[in-house]
Amino acid sequence: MNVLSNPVIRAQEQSLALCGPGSVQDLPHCPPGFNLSSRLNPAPMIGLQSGQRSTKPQRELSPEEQQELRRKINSRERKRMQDLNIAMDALREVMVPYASSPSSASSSQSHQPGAPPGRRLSKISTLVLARNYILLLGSSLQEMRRLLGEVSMGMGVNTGPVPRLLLTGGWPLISGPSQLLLTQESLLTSAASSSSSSSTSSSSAAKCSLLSPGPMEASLAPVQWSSAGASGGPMCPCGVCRLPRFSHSTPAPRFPK
DNA sequence: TAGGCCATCTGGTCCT
DNA sequence: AGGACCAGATGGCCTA
Repeated sequence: MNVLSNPVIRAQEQSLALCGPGSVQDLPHCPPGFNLSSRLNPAPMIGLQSGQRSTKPQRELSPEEQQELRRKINSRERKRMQDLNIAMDALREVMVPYASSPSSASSSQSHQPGAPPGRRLSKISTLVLARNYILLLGSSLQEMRRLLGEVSMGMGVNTGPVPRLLLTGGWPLISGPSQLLLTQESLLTSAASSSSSSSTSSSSAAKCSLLSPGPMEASLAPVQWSSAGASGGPMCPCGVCRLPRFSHSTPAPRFPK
């Protein structure tokens, strides 16, 4: 792995260089108000909010010890965030078809060596995409079960119509996240046909249903993907998920409980 | 140049 | 007490 080309490591190196030993006070990430003893003697700092505990007796630390403690804490936090990013990258790999937008391949932080060209998925996009994919898988599983039921019933009775599955051909399964790039009307309509009920109340146009709190309430249905999205089409109007080409369509086939 | 995305620092809170 | 987690702040890089 090319360390220099990795923006994460590069930024880290910069930061480490900046906030190295003895240089804590006068650096971008170490603001002027920075006070390592604030843990002991809380000073009016930006981050302070109500509810803080200031009465807790703590051991006095020398400036060197405070600095060392601060570096240690920072290092832990850095490591934690790096682990989080590793997990995020692993998720991106699964969602990689979305990362291959042809536009703007020049960005140094767009992709890693060996990765497909195009803009890297943002964190929020990766998460929203993954969620959508999971919901689609669930829907496909549901539909498959339903069709299996049809098949077995047809074979058992032997008088019914030919199972629709055999006529239409193929399972409505998702072979991979790349299918999220396609117009998923087929998937969605099949899902809709299996679901009976009550669509949830309409969601505000300004609010992305993908980001709504209900786990199954706003399932895959309100979101339709278009292949045009991968080529840099308009973004989701919700302004939050920032995924290309969301359209919030109507009746949501609900994810069966 | 504005806005988006990101990494990092930091203090607070919760948990073991 | 120490570590994990979280959220706010800040500044850098990149793109439209």
